[in-house]
Amino acid sequence: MPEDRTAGAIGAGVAASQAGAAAAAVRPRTPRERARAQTVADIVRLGREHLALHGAAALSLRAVARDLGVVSSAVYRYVESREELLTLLLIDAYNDLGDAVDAAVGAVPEADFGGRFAALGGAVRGWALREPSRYALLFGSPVPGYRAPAERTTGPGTRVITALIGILDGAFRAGRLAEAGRQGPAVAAGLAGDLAKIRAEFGLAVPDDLLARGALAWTALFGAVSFEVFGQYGAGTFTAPEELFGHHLAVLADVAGLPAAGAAP
Amino acid sequence: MPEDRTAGAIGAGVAASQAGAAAAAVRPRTPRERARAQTVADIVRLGREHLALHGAAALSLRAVARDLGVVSSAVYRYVESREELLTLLLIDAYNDLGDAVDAAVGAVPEADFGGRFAALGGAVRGWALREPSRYALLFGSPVPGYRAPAERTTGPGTRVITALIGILDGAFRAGRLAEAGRQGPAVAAGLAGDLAKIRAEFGLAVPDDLLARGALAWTALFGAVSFEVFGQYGAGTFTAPEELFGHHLAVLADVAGLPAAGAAP
DNA sequence: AACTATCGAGAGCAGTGCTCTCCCATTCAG
DNA sequence: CTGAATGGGAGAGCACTGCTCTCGATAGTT
Repeated sequence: MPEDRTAGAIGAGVAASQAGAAAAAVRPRTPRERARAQTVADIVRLGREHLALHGAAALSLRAVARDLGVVSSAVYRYVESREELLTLLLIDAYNDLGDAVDAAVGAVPEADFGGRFAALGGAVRGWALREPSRYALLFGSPVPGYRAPAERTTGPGTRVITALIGILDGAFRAGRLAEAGRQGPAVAAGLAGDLAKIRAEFGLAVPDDLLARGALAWTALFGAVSFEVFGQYGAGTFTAPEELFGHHLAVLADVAGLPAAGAAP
Repeated sequence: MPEDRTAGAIGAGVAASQAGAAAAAVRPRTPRERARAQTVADIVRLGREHLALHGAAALSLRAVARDLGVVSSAVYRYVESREELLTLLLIDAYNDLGDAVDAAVGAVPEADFGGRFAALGGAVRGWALREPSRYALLFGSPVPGYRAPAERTTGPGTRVITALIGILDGAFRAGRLAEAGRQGPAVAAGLAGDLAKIRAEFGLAVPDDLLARGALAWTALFGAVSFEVFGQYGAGTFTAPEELFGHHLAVLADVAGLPAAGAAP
């Protein structure tokens, strides 16, 4: 099954561009495999350009083939279908976003939890504004009849929420997450069960209410970014969108129980 | 220009389906115009069905024509292009959502501001889950190269935020919006200007910080709904999504400064 | 050096949006 | 009531899409 090999090569390439080191073991050896990997990489690169320029729904395998200087049927040797190319681009974009977020968060001192949260939010917004089409692929309406294969996308797809959870849990363990006195709305039984499962899976210490608030900060962050990128704010309504976003981020940090950015321990 | 006539007829039809009464004056008189309006209505109805079934990007004029029992070129007599049909369906969906929200909000006593906010949020979520494809058309990634004509969509497109603003301003005027003591993050100059313009346009009394928090509640609400509808929560992560959403709504109401639902004046 | 797996080209199918022309029927004016 | 004008359906056609299949040539393997 050549598709499996393809997927493996791509997966390895992407993982390598990330932080993985063990992935290098699956590096292609024979010249054929090297050439093949190169061609697939070219296809993904051209696909990314088309995606950025014309949007996901307008992505055409034939157009990519033309840019590659090859007839359309030839690219089917490397990519199973248009869907598969979309999946590749999805993973690519998730990792790009994840890299941007990790870099921004990593540049802030580990103990500055508010600062790290602000950096995360700013990185997401910045990346989204820089790459609106790719952002739309990740967080917009699902592409017609296309369902991302979970087994290949969940990994890179959870990097942002993983980073956010890390910040929240770190703050909680450092005793810097919210004052003990503040009490939010009750957490219903079913939700409590879901949260307990998440806590177990990630090895967290954060209690229910704060974890739910963290989830809110997560969805609200992407809600704000989506509204701005997708133009849901009317044209000209907000001339200073970065200030609005900054205000939102500050309020969300407070909602999540995080200290203000740069706050001393 | 037959297109103008078409647009006019559609506009009137949509307005009539809303709450408008004066629109009846433009009711088609001659049999030809009646038949034409009927055909356009059929096209929109079939389009809505296709949209709901297969999603926006898969919407095909030719398929609609087949369902209508007519050859494809015939529907171009009634609809200028695929884009125009999408615009029609966009307006249709906006009004459907607006009707659902208005009905839900209207069913709660006017003085129960928290209850009205919860009703609004629940209505948005309920509609979105009932009509995921139409919700995606409104709040998902913009369709390929398609830009909604502002002059025809801003009206119905602002019904939800208008309702939300009404709740917030009503609560503020009734002296029930947040305690005086609570202070949020500073509102920067550019943002303050934008908010002042909004306040003037809608005749509001709500001060800057609370208005910005209202905007956050707005984007966060749609962020939460979008995550749920678009499947951004991993499959099986939240078995009780309505409880998560309820928690989010309660926190958001508090963030916006609204009293709890059912709270006595 | 012989073999075979791989890959590019080309034709082809079914579908799409959209245009143009032709022609019939309904409607309206005289 | 007759003749013209208008509206609208049918069909062909263009350029594009995703995808499949077959046929050689070539380059890597043995």
